[in-house]
Amino acid sequence: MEKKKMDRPIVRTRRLIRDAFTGLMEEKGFEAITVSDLTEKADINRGTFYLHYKDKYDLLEQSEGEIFEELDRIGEEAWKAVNQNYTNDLQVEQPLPFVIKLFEFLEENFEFMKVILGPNGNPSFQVRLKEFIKKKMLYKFSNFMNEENMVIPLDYLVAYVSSAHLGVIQCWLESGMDRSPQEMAHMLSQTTFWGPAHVAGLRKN
Amino acid sequence: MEKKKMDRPIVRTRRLIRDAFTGLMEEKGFEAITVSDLTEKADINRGTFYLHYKDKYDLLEQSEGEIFEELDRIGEEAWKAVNQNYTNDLQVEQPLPFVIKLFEFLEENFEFMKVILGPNGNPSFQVRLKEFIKKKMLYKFSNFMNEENMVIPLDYLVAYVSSAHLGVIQCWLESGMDRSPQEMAHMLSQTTFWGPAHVAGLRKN
DNA sequence: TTCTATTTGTTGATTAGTAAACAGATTTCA
DNA sequence: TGAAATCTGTTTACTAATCAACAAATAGAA
Repeated sequence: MEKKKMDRPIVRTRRLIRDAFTGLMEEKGFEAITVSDLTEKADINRGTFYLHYKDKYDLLEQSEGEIFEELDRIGEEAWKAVNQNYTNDLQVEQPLPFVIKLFEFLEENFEFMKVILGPNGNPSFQVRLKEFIKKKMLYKFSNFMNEENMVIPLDYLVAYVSSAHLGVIQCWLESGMDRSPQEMAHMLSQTTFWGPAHVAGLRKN
Repeated sequence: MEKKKMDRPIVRTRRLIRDAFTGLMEEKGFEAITVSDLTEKADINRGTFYLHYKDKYDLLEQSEGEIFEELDRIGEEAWKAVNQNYTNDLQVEQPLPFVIKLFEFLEENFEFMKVILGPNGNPSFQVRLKEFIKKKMLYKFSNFMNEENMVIPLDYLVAYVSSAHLGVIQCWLESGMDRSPQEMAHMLSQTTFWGPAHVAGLRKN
């Protein structure tokens, strides 16, 4: 059963609140924000805020929750795309469709992601995002690798690669997205496949 | 008696409509716009449009009307500022406070002014704006000039200077406001005082 | 010219947001 | 420590926007 589409004022009001939230978080950090700040910046009645959120912590929770809901959906779509192509012979050095879609999603939510992952953001969000990336990669790597052949344990490898991805994401957001999502995904897959030393020109084989 | 402040939803809805109007005018020109276009782009209910405007011609009329209301107010403020300073000895080559405020106003309403004065805009608005500038200048010049000393009739002079101002305004808007309102006002007053030939370096005295 | 598609202008019941007020809690300042 | 300022959470009656539908008008296509 399809979820009833939200009426326009609800969508509009929440967007106003979220945009104000993002701006204030960048400006003064989450802790210093008040509900009065939010509704003043969003230019809505203070009582209206409480029609949508319990308090500012609820706003943070729901905002981050929606990000991960969308990321889950992106992960599923990317997986379906791979399955529907019936081409399991793509090389491991090709960008994962998921990673391309991830960067596209980041581009669409640039302001919020830049702030939440920035110095005035929420450290636990960063942790959560890294866990999410790890989970996706663990699943993907498990289908390709034989643990007997590995020089280091799989979970350490995935920790390495997912942290690297997160660092690159943050660098990209801070730069104001100076490269396209496709370029970013390609860059990451190249570095992951050949290794940082190789792509830095320090090692040849 | 102070006019009652409009409730937020009214202000918000009208801004949505005006912004959509500006965007569509630039994209396809006034004639090609439909009310359905407007409310789709503004993301409001079509019936809501009719709560605010009779039809799209009413929207145009009210939009332009507000511009001139604001311009009138700016003209009065500028005049008061001059009077309150008790300094009637400012030189005629100094930028008029009104012209500075005019450019600041244009900057605040950049999108709309660029469109309405552009190729897809409304020619009659341009005429109206020029008349407005002429009226302000006629008033100002009348206070400074002795018609006996003039080489050409005052109304022709004012037509020359006001048309020049409008042309410069349009150039500025098309360039995306590459200079500050203060710079623009100064440039205009210099050119007006010394004459185009002088400021072009073609004539010295 | 006729038919189809789109737009218009309006309507009514409902939803969502609103202004303003209130009491209590928290923060800031002297 | 106490006073003042600010913020919070809630409330109520009202306003504004909403969805969806309808009939008529207009525009576009065949």
